[in-house]
Parts: sequence; C-alpha cells; structure tokens
Amino acid sequence: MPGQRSAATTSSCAWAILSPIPTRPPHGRSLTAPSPCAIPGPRSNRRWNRRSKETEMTVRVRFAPSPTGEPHIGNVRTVVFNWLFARKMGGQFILRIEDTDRTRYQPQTIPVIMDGLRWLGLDWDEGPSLEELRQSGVENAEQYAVGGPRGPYIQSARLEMYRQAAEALVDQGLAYRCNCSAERLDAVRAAQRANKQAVMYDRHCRDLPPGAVSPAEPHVIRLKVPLTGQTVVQDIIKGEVVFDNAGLDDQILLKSDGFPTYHLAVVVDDHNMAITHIARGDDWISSTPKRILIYRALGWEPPIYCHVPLVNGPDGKKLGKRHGATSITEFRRQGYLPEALFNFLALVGWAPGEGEEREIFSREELVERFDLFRINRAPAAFSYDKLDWMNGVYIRALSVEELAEHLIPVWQEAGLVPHPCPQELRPMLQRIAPLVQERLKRLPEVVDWTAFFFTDVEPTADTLITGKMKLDQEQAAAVLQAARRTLAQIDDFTPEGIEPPLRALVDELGYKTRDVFGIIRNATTGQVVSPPLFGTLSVLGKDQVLARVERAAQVLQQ
RNA sequence: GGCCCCAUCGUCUAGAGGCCUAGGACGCCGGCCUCUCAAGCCGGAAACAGGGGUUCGAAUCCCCUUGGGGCUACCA
Repeated sequence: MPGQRSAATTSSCAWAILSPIPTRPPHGRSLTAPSPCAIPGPRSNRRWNRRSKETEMTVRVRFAPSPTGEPHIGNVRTVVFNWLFARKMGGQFILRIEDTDRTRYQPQTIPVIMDGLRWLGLDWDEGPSLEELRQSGVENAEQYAVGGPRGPYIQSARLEMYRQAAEALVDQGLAYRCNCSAERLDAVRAAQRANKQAVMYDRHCRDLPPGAVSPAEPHVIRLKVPLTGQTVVQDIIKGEVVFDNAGLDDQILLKSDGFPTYHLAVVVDDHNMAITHIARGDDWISSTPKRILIYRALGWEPPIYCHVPLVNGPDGKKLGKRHGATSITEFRRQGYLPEALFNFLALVGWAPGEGEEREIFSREELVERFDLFRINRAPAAFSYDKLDWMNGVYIRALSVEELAEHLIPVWQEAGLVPHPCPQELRPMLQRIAPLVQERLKRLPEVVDWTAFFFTDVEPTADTLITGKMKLDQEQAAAVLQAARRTLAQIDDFTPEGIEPPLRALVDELGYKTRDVFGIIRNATTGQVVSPPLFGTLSVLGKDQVLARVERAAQVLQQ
C-alpha cells in the first residue's frame, strides 16, 4: 500500500500528503521506450501501462557537480547513465554547478569538468551561460557557455531563491532559526557518542518562542522534521525504502554565511529546473528522506529517484588513487579512447541483457538499449584489466590515419616528434601506426614500441646476442655481414620485397629462422621485442638498416 | 553505536520458479599460428555466501545468520 505509506508522515505541521510515485516494477520492464501502440506482452507490467501518460512527459535529468575537484570515475559512470537515459527518452540532460561550499570552492575545476564531459561525448542541453561562467571567473567562457531557459545554472547566482524558500518555511512554522554555536554542537555530539546515543542535533532552538533568535544575528535555518511517522523513498532500483522520521536530523537549510546547504539548494533547483528523474549514487539515499520532507514543506512533488550502487576499486574497496586513474583527465592522459571509456563505463553496473552477449557497443547502440530499470542493485568493482582490453579493441578498430593522429601528440610528448609535426614526417608516422596497432592497449605504450625509429641504437654484444640464440659472437657477426649483403641488393625495400631474400638467406646459412631474424631485430631496433621485422625494416629505410646492421657487426667483431 | 543498502566464477555480468548439466566477457592456464611481442583461433579451470522455510519444483519468493558497503557536518 504505497499510498498509505507515503501518507504516513505525521506531525503538527501542514505536511502535504504526497501522491505515490512509481516504484520499480517487480521485474522492471522499462518505462523507457513507451511504444505508442504497446501491446502488453508477457513481460510488460501493468503498473507501467497504467502510467503510460507519465512516460510521455519530457524526461529531464541533470548532473550537478561541485567544483571542489574533479569528479570521481564512479560518479562519471553515473553521469553516463543519466546521459544515456536522457538521450534514450528524447529528453534533456542538464549541467548545473553546485558551488555552495565556499570553503572547498575551486573555480578552475569548472572548465576541467566541462572539458572532461565533452571529451567523453556527454553533451548537455542546458547549463551555465556565458555571463554566469564569466562571473565565476572561468577563462574562455564562450567555449563552455550553453545557457537555457531555467537558469541560472550556477547555484551561487541563485542565492535569493534559496533564502526566500527558507524564510517562507520559517514563516509557516516548518523551519526555525538556530544560533547554537559550533562548540555547543560539538559538545552535544560528544556526549551522545559517549552515551552511545544516535548522534544528531538536540533541537535546542526548535521550540524557542518566535523571535528568540533575531534575523539580524548570525544563525542558521533548520528544517522542523516531524518527530513521528515515516518517510518513504520510492526508488526505481531499490523499491520502497522506509525511514523513521525520528531518526532524521533537523537538517540545516541555510548556513550562517547565507548560502544554502546541498539539501535545500538541490530541492529548489531540481524543482525550478523541472527535473523529472534523479539518478545518483547510492550514498545519497539515507539523506533522501530529508529532501522529500523539504519538497513536502514547500508543497512540491519530488522527482523520481534512482539510487545507483557505487563503483569500487578492483579489490572491492573504495576506489582511490592507489588503484590507478580516478578522473576523466587521468584516463585521457593515460591514453584511453573516449569511445572505449564510454562503452566500458556504460557496462559497469548495467548490461543490456535479453541474451545479448556482445560487449562492444557504439554510442548509438547503447542509447538504443539503455534502461534505467536494468541497473544492477549490487556495487560493481572497476576492472582496469577489462578497460585495457576494451581500449585495445577500439584502437584496433581505428583507421591508420586516425591512429596516427592519436599517436602524434604522444610521440611529441615523449620528445620523439617535433611540435608542430612536420608534414614530411607524416607519411612515415602513418607507416609506423599499423605496425603497432594490434599491440597497443593504451596510446602511450607506443613510445616504448617505436622510439628506435626516431633515435639511434647503441648495440653491445649483450644486447645483440640474447635469449636462447645459439650463435657465438663470431657466428653472429658473420650472419649480420651476410644479412647486410643480402639487404643491400634489395631494390624493392617493402615488406614483400624484403621477406623472400631474407628467408632464402636463412636457408643458405643453415641457422634457425628465429636466430637470424632475432639478431637482425636486435641490431636494427635495439630491442628484443619489436613490431614485425619486415615492416619495421621497410619503414626504417634501406640506408638506416644497412648502417645499423654494419655497426652491429663491427661491435661483434671487436 | 543507530539507520539504510547489497550478495551468481577472481572481476563485469546473463538469469524474472521448471528453458540451468548456471550462459557470455575480462583476467588466468594450455594448444594452434608464428621472426619476437601482440592479434586471431581452439580448449580448460573457475560462481548461485550459509541455514531455515514456501512450492510438485528455488540462483530466482520469504525469514534468519554471516559478510561487504553507505550515511550519521553550517561537505557535496
């Protein structure tokens, strides 16, 4: 009886009775894709069919980062879910900046966050305008400005709305002013902890006579939470989650610096911006009843909640620095392709199901298949191994030109290619790209694979005769001299032109193929592992190859 | 401490009471291919946390236990 439960909130105050909002259907078959002529199949759900009217409303979801640092990749995963949902439903994805924490405020992270979202392909339909961004001190604000009809989209520009909402609640007796000092609050909490009591505000100022705390003196405004009854969160993936109001704190709405707390600001903004669904991290669910109470006090209807489980590190513990990259910027710098990261993130905590056994999906395919109701209930662990594999798949799918364009900045970063890249160098770079394409999992790995193309090699006897080679120094030198003569006679210095004479040489010398090719590899690349030999020699060029082979032979003859 | 959430191979997951001898993917192991390393192909090991119910029948529904996680700020 969801209706009854929702109405269970009681108090002396005028708490609006809230009509029930949708729960997750027993086996959620989508509120997504409301086919206009939907015939209830065996898997469809009565509840949703009945609510089909509601599914036709325009979905509006948001990502509301706090500019106190870069979002954690687990949050980014949740943003991906929001974005996919908005695109799937033909709705809007809104970006809002929640800068109400003035002590941790770092304005420079605003453009960093926006760059990250854009890089991942998460475009927003409404967001901070040019003027708002300029006021926040964002450089090149015109690059990031989007604007929209329900702004401002930066909370510090909306302070008056929060203040009015809070004051209105005070006037109605649903909230109250509190001037308890930080010291008193600390003492209360310490005592509660010592007595093993629930730690929460003791409501000292709650029943003071009106006017006892002057609006002129420093104070906060707290919500007068009902002392009895229950508040129910209807959640798309958790179902009905019931909280006793007695366990809820008299939440601060307005801080003494005049800024709202998250709880007030998010309610006011989500309501004014007509947000319909809130998909966010699991860690918010315990405080959701506080916000539902704020919605009720203000006489508003809460949106539909969807609390998605958190993303842990590979070891199942909280994901942190020690596990590897945790922000979009870091993943980008480590050479992950945005398409790969996007694909991977979409599959952390969600899967298309329905017997679908693929793992690689284009952005469009993900939009088509995505379904909020199918998000897993259990927290997921972030697997860098699987991401690496998937990135390799995407790298292999690139055209040679695309791969080269991705690689050039990496070579430049390593100091192997000048900045800007000379036009005459590009053909060679495009010939290198296919040699490493199926070997790369992350872009920067190309440096170790290909540095020898750009720098001289310094052969020594130890680096030339390696591993299980059954050649002594004299034999190795002879092989190199023979190879030099063979290579010198090749006019068609392509992989196809190089291979037959070299294989013939192997037969002629009577050594093992791996030994002959191995010593040539060591001599020309300075590495025991390298890209395929013939392609490598071809790109290196005849002159360079002959010089390196000659040099190596001389080293061995000394 | 209190409140809340969660539980299928090591990891991501499929599974919606009989299609399950529990499927796929990453990783791991073995083989093939082979100039090294990859890629590719073939094969293998690997899971329903435990205990009670309900039912003709439970990975699936209910309860308990255990184990993880979250929240408990004038942070978001």
